[in-house]
Amino acid sequence: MTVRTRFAPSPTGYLHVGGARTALFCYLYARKHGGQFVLRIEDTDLERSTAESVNAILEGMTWLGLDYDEGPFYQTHRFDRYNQVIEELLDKGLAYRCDCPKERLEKLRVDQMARKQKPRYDGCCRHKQVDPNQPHVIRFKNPADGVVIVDDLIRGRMPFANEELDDLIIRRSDGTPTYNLSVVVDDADMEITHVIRGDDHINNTPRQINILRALGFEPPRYAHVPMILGDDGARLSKRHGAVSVISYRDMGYLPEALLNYLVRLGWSHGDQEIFSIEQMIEAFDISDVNKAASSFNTSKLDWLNQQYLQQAEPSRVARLLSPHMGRIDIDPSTGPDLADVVKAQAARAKTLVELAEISAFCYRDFEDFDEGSAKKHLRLVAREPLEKLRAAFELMAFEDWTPEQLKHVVEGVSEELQLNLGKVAQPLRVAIVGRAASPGIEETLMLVGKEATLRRIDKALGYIAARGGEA
RNA sequence: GCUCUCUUCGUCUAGUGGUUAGGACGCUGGCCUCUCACGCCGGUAACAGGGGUUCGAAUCCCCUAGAGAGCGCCA
Repeated sequence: MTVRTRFAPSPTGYLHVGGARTALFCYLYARKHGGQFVLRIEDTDLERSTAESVNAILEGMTWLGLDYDEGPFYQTHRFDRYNQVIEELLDKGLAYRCDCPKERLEKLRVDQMARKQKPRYDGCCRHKQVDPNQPHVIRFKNPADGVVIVDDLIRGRMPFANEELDDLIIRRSDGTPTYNLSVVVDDADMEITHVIRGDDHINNTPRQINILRALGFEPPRYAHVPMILGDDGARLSKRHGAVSVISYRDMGYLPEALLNYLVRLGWSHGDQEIFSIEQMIEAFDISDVNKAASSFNTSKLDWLNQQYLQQAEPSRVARLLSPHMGRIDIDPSTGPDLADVVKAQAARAKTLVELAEISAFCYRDFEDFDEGSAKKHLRLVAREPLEKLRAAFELMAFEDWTPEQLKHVVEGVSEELQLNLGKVAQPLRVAIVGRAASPGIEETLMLVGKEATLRRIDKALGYIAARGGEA
């Protein structure tokens, strides 16, 4: 039997990190076992499902590279099949029509709560003959006694008493099927062997197993993965900032970094932290996933992203960085090759957004010197070295503007003036970058270029002059 | 309220009766060094609490507490 997993989001919002991790686990499990991964859109809730959400989910999956072998299948396209199954259940006496008014149900619930009981439908219509032409819902006739064993791949055996379960609605009064019915039919029809989903579905599982059995299907294996919580340990929500996968793309994270972060949330393989997709597929096993919920920790994601930024092919990073440069009004074609900037800067940024920010100086003059840096390095004592550097640079031919020559010039000035390299390189750095942090001085000079270097040194000299005798 | 689930450093985790309770992020001390960053070396910090079982419990059992989920004509 070949393994078949499915990711089945409901299109009522974007793809969030919890869903993405579930999808990743489904993907990895299928790939590991040479099986198939199918995508199914659970849009039976006509009220809340939107095309925008479908697109957002698809976009998120594509960005992460979680490609599916089949689908996306839409449940709204399968209503005939669900109704066929419902009719079958009705015919076999395994389901029945119910016309209990909402008021009655509400009162029942309130009374049960008052009696400290679990609210559940009392089976009132089980033996009533409800007119099929009048408004009604259809309920599944859940077994009254016995236990359902959910043998979960992550949590082990979980027995549920049928007494705790009630006769759930499988078709609404408007004729549409409900979730518990459609999942079951789809999982059976699509021959899903392993249902990997959030643990908020644990309590649904025994009901679904009962429906499956009533229909004569063998239940799939289940694996309920724990939730992802926010940094503060509370359920992940908008107030934790980003939850949408796409927002991580926009904040400048690499998809492989997010995937790596997500796979390690609730799962591990010895002491290994960095996993390529291939390594994940090789090492992953759903039964190794943790039972407890875990908190999302942005600083670890940052670290991973930085690791990937350094490892990744500079030309690819450059391509991904380009739109972020655009967002801060920089056209990378107007300056040094963006891939060269990436090579010089990648280890200095946690995200592409940050990489763009710290690289802006390569493409345009900065507005003001960073106050602290200027105060410390653009002092009167820096005037002479800057003037000598400027003079030397000015004499350099375009083809001499190389790292070797530039290093030679800077070192030459420091030797000539009997100053530590830092006393020369730092003022120069602040002069041409605007602040005291940048790649090695010759690399920085290469990226800035001769013309801008001279212009910015002049600006720094002007700053020093304006400062006068101070310091 | 009822049912179900979960509980090792701040966070992610290793650990399945005998370990100085390991690793990673973060924080922190140092090295490297023209700055920042990277990198390297070191430090900080945990078995929720209480009872058992056992020669011996993070590991097995029970209770308590805390956290989460479900109890919809949502999925």
